[in-house]
Amino acid sequence: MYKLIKQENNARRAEFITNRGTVQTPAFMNVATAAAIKGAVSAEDLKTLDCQVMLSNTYHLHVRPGDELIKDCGGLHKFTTWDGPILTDSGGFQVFSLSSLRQIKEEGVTFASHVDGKRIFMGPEESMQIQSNLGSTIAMAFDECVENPAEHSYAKASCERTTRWLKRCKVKMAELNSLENTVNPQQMLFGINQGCTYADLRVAHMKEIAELDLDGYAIGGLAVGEPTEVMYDIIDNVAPVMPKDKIRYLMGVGTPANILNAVERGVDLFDCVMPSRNARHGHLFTSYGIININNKKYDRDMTPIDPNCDCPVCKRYSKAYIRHLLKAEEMLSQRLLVMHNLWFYNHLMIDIRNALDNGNFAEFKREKEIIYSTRV
RNA sequence: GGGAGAGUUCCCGAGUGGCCAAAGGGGGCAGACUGUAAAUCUGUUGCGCUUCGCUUCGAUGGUUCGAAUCCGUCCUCUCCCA
Repeated sequence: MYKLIKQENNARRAEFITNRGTVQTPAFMNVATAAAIKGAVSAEDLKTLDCQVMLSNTYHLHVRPGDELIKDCGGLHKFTTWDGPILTDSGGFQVFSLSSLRQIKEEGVTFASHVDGKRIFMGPEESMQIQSNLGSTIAMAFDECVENPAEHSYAKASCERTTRWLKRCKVKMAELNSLENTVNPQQMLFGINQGCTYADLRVAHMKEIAELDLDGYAIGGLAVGEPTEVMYDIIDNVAPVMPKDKIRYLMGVGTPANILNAVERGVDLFDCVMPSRNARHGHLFTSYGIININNKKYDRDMTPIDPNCDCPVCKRYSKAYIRHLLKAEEMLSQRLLVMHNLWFYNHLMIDIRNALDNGNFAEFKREKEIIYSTRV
């Protein structure tokens, strides 16, 4: 259930209520694709980092260790020990990211497993079955994330198929939720808007899926190579036709500036691998801009990554030490780096919510957008 | 003391007359990364006035139009014999 608390122009401050607790929005979900945050960050750590929602992946968990195994172990919550909301992505993104390893048909998609090459068939029903076995709080509809650029005719046909798939997802989920031994019988379903960079397709598709009365709506297929302005333009077009009383999720986005701009346009929920992946590569977000801790200039810098940061890493460790750990390929470097960046993202969202609560989001956005994007 | 082999750029290591400032790794430096096939990938790594010039393959002296590459001497290291 979505409860709007306050609105500033199109930006929304709300609560999203799940059977695993209430999510304060705008929120950023922390990505744990294979049921783990890469960089040796535990479910326990996520609490410390003020993470609200963990995100895992249907395709990856189906391949390894297997969704039935996870069901036998009591579901993803028991398995990982994370007791907050979990959103599972449907495998739709892997239709895009594993494009060289798959074939799309009306029934679904055949993948060659990236682990052992084994053929894997996944359609709407399979994706729902897997997500039901995982017992996530929120399941995503099985969609096709179309690559950019794509022909209008292809994008249109793909959109129409994604809608047909969505209807099948809804039917299957209702069936699964009503079964006796379902891990989470109150599993929610979010639909996903597609249409590549074509505003007409985006708007038409969004209107179509809005009628299905789902638990939430996502904008997918963005930040896959198109210019940032194009992404903002699509959100400008789509957000007005999204249900006002449902949570809005912009999938896979993005940079701090992307998030500020999307919140301004009415988006509530985000996820992105950027804070964790970039952290592992030494690219850090701070209150004064972006730094690369690999840089030689930090080799004797005994100050924290960000003196204004209250994260457990900045409270204790220096840039010089963390740089050494990274250069020496010590695992501890990944853990410290990822923890800092996730803290930054989760606290960016807290700051955004505070700004919305105080009615000064526009000012906050204007001030931070540039700083957070600047390399120093 | 006798015999065999080896010394290449920051390191390891390829190169046995011109296409060699010298393959490939590593290390260094820098960049990329947006629903994670990512502890990954890319660029760069002798100097300079950079479509060209200079210095460099243990040292030194030769051979040659031309040498990291062939020859002499020396130095250092490794292995075998005594």
